[in-house]
Amino acid sequence: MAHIPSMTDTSFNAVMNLLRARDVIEERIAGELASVHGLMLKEAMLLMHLEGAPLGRLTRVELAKRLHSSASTVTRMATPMEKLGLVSRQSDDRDARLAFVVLTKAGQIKITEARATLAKQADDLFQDRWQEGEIEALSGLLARLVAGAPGRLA
Amino acid sequence: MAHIPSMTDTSFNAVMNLLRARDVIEERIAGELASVHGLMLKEAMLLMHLEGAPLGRLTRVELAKRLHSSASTVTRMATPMEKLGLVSRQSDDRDARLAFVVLTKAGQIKITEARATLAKQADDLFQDRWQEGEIEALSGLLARLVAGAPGRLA
DNA sequence: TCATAGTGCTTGCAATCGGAAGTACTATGG
DNA sequence: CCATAGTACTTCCGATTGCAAGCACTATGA
Repeated sequence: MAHIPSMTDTSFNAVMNLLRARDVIEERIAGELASVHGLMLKEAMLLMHLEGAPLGRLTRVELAKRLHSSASTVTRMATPMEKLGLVSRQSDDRDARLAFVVLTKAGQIKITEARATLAKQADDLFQDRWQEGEIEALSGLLARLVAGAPGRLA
Repeated sequence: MAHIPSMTDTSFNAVMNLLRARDVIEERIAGELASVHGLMLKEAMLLMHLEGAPLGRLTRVELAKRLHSSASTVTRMATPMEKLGLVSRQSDDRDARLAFVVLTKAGQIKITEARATLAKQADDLFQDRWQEGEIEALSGLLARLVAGAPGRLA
């Protein structure tokens, strides 16, 4: 029933483990982020991208690229976040097509709090029998794997 | 605008890199899998789980656990795959509640082909400046991170 | 035995997503 | 100047998802 092993198994297994790891970690993180801060994971990601951007703002298409989602999704994400006061809308004088999503003070506070929760969750993940160097190695290998692709934070 | 660094940054960055890596890799893989084999990534995962299961079959709830999705999703995934002949439905004599999803011969062929494509894609991902040992290290660290969680393949 | 609790599956419902189409605006090149 | 092409955003539509509810069946224990 099992397939025949081959040279490509190492890469294949690495990819499978990566897919699974994301599922497991996202399950673990998303619940607490929602209950504690009322944020979906990707909403937190949106805020973090704004946080690191010049003037704390990005266009919707740029956010879509970084979040690996469509422009329509970003539009629909931003609307309720505006109503909550986490972001605001700002148009550009030079180009009337642009509608920046801008991080507000309330959004800054919210993402700072949410990041603390995320950092704590991340620490918990590596709490048992992980050494600092191992975590750095994992992080570095992952970063290298997706080097050049859009969406990097920090 | 950037947050204050702390001891937890290593874990945090590793988690962020993991989330991003999954996005990038899934984008890259899903398209080819769909165009070449007409399969969504999670459909391929479903078939692979069946492939490794005793008698080539699993109940819907067990599949849901392994795929990190809900039972209703598995039900709705299985229906069109039955019509394509990739899986069939089989009830249990001992327990009339159980409705196994069974891998058919056509499903076996399909997943064998799809796995070859996946393996090739995985190889491409690591093609440039990756050594076998580094890929194994990444795979091992990821496996260790999610040890004990459901959904492991092979 | 038989009421109660638990499990497996399906369906209804609301929420979410991506792509296509539409609108508005900007850039390009004669 | 102006036609054409390209970009940014929004909205509509179909598809997908999880949760809650419902149904059918099994296990428990008095």
